[in-house]
Amino acid sequence: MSKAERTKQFIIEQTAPIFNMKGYSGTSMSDITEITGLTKGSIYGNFENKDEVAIAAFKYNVKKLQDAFSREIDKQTTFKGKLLAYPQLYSQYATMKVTKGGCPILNTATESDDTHPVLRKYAERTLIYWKEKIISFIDQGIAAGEFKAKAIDTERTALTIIALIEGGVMISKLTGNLNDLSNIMQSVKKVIEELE
Amino acid sequence: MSKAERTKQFIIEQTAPIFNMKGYSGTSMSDITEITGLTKGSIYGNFENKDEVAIAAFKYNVKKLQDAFSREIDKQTTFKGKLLAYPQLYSQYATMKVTKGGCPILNTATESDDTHPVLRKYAERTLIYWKEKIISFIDQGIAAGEFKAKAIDTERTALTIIALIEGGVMISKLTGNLNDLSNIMQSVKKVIEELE
DNA sequence: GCAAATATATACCAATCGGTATAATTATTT
DNA sequence: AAATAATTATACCGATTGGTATATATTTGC
Repeated sequence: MSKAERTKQFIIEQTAPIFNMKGYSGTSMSDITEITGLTKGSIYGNFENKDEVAIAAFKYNVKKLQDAFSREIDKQTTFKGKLLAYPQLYSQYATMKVTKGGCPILNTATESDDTHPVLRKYAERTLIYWKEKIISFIDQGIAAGEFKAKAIDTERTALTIIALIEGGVMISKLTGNLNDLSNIMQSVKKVIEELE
Repeated sequence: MSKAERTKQFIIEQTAPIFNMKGYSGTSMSDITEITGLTKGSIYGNFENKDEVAIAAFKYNVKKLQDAFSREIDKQTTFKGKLLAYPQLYSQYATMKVTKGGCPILNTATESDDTHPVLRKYAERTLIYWKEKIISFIDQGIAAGEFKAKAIDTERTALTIIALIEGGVMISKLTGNLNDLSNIMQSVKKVIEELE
């Protein structure tokens, strides 16, 4: 890894939490130079503009979260277990700390949907990828005989799980009450158990 | 209503959709003068600062949404009917248009939770008020014999309904697919029906 | 309808915004 | 180790940020 590549990575790692907390328009170039200890010359030598830093930061935050979930999902042998990894991990406070500032999809979606089409598209792609993954787990669970085949609307179930998680993150971040999140994760658990 | 009061109201009405779409830090004073056709002197003659305009705009957006729901809720004679008003109204596109830019609680919460304690507090109060209202409907429904008393965690049910709605709004605004929202509202309906 | 009070417009402020040209420095290659 | 290439710092750019002092209109109470 060249010096430039290491610096680029360093900038991404340092700014990712800032973008996730303050948002795209709330994060300034001076925030970026301040947190990294670098100058504008260095930032603009490694990135085209603020947009590129924001996009890289978003991707970094998403990957960090996905990796944390993948590690837990891979441990599970059943598809029900894999699905339950989501509410299980979100019931713990640690997960909220993986990406400082809450869920990057939620944050980026609500900020960019009416203002920043490029970021919006990245958030949308990530959401759809997540949805497809959940659908795939349900389908595989049906094929494996874990879940009852009929009377399952896979798309709706996947959307319901995601909506509960995202809504739950919003609520618990707003109230500062982690109990709210684990309470809602109980409902996610129930949705998954009803697939049987 | 004095001239000043009318102007103040005019500013609020005009800027409310802007704040809801672009957010607090994304909306500039020039956005405000542009949309109202007024000058800075006029804005600052009626409001202390940008914060005050944002807070007034938030309150206006919330009230507009609450009024739309109250109208529907008041029509219903049963408590189940009152609760079902939420998924029913959100299944229609019209509701999304009442407050341009989506749910003001969601937008304000995700932007302000790490950055703007004053706006955060307003969003939190609104959320808690909403939760208490749902809990009250469930409690009254139990007292009226509509819902089965035991095995209902009212707090959890209320949080689940809100999380589904907020998550659903986020998803459908991100994908641009209204089907996603009505799909998730089906799950809200199910949660309410399970109270019986 | 005239004064006093109020509201709006104009012109300005320092600070900060994102971004760039160029100079100085540091890695890398030979 | 020298030459070259790549990276980072400095100094600056015009535009825009939120906000204010003051002058000019416009309401309002009498």
